[in-house]
Amino acid sequence: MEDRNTGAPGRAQRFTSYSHSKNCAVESALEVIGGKWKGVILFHLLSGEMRFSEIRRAVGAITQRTLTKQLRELEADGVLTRTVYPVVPPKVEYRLTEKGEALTPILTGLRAWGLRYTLSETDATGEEA
Amino acid sequence: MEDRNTGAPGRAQRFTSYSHSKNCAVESALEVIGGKWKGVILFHLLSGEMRFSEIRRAVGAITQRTLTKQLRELEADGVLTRTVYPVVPPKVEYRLTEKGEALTPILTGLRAWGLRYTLSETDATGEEA
DNA sequence: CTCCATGGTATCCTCTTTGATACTGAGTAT
DNA sequence: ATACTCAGTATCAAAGAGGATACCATGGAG
Repeated sequence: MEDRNTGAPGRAQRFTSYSHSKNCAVESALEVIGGKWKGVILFHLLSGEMRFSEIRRAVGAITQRTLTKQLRELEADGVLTRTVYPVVPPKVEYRLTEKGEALTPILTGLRAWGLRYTLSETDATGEEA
Repeated sequence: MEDRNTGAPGRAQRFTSYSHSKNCAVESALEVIGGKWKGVILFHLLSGEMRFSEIRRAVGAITQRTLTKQLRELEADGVLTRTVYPVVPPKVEYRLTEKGEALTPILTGLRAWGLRYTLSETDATGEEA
């Protein structure tokens, strides 16, 4: 649109200093499980160990590259382990660590909340028109 | 480096059928709270309503544009309400809806998990199994 | 009069994430 | 010999999230 050039470029920009609160625990937790497929992957792994192709089938429309990446990140975050069996064809199993299993109430809570509030928009509290 | 050489790649096929819809609840819930700042914003709002600049100061280094965007998305998802008071200077208050308050256990669980497992790296993955 | 605070918009831009597609390698089935 | 399997890699491209910066309207303070 129009580029307003009213002059007066000497406007002093204010610089506000922000205090960094310690509630970043929520943020750092979300960084671990916040990937597009990570929640679903972890949820499936709650039932027990799975191999790569099982996870792939379970999750649905995810590419190999993306699944590999998400799994490696989850591994790097210490929520699951990756075990390679040197056989042919390759076999790689993924299973939750204790850190990952500690997410159980969160994942089931997330699922319950999602079922109740985002998948069935029927009841809730009528907050949606 | 786990180099397990059991030599027996037996297929432990414990999953026979996957139901796509029920797992997506986790995903759709994560879509609501999965933004970079959304978890922190919601967590702060658990304590009660806040105005724009309060949230901004609380979450730290977030730009106005980003905060506005995240808040509008949260509003669109029905987890918070936005109330504009026609005064000068402007006053806008944000507060959780019932849907948003239903996230309380998830957010506190996320925070507890984050505190225990991601902020204090006390060798949570050192399982010996 | 000018400056300031609040709660935004409007552009532009970068960085990350995700996807599509093709390819690999060793043993096994045909 | 060839195809097939699994669990990846390697590139390339598209999309989008988030950030930097500038601008706006209003009324009160000085």
